[in-house]
Amino acid sequence: MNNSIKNLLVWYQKNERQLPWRQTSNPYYIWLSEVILQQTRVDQGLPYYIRFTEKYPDIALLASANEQDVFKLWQGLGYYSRATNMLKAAREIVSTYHSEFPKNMNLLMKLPGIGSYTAAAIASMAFNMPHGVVDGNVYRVLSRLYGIATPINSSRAHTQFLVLTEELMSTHSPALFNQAMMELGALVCKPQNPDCLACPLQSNCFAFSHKQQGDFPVKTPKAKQKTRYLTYYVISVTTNGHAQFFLNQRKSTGIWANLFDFPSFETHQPLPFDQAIHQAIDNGLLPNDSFNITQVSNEYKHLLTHRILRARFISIQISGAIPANLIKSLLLINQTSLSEYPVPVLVERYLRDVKLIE
DNA sequence: CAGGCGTGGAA
DNA sequence: TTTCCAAGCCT
Repeated sequence: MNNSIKNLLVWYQKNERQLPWRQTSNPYYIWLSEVILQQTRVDQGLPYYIRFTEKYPDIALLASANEQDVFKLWQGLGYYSRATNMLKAAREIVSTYHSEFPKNMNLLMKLPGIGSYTAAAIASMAFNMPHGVVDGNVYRVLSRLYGIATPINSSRAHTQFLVLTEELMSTHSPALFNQAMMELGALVCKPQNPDCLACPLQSNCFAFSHKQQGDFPVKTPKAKQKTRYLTYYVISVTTNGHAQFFLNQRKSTGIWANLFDFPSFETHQPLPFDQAIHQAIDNGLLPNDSFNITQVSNEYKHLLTHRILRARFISIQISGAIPANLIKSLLLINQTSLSEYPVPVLVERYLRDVKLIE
């Protein structure tokens, strides 16, 4: 097996993709890339990584950023708690650790948004400490290599695969070994149609010799997506030909935490138009009269990992007095400022369609 | 510890 | 169209 590992390392040095975070051992850049790449493909994350490093070239600059700027830069990447946690961690590192990442797994894992994977990635790639990274790639490579049937989304899997990883790592360079394992998973030992003929571990691989590549890794099925219906109220007031809109900042938990959108209701069943209007009035979103429905959008279907959202946007102009509730709980902003607010992709899509932005 | 949390690419 | 799922973390 040790020869196979050497094959793997040779394979990596020949086949690795040239990615900007591989040209450095600066823990700030390693960390940034790892957070961006959590559950995210390189192709999708790369432009974000470039923008972040350009705008915030070091951790002190990120720590001193305001939250909305960070969110705006993160917009479209998903899993928005990563942005919140990243900013918190940056500030903690600057204030508590004098802008230096702790060289210690336990301390790293205490930072928000840094779990066992990211901590090991920083420790190994930035400091070359012998900690194994166990991500989706490693699960896939090792489960096939050894025919391990432990469901990888079970709690004991992480411990089991971590032990194995660190045994295989042995005295090899942790940075090199970890990245080689992940790169092999990304380029060769892919989820579908693995390229086993190009694999440096082929001669030792259980799944290859038993033609069971498709049977590993084992994972227990996830709950099915649930459909939810979203009714948005795009409420505007126009004074002297100058349009303003009411924006809602979402709560700090749940979907799209801290992002901005329009006031809305989420229901388990489609909300008929009449009911949608009545509910809005009952909840103080609209006055009893003196408003005009100017448009009802087509349904937008927005897919999340765990949900199917069917959204409709109702455009409403208020002509009379503005309900006190709106002023109190929402932001009234100029149309020209809409593009400054970080919004979910669904809302961005709508805003472009109706030409409220760009 | 099961479930919540985004988005977009590939087959 | 549907399904899977990508360098996970938090509660």
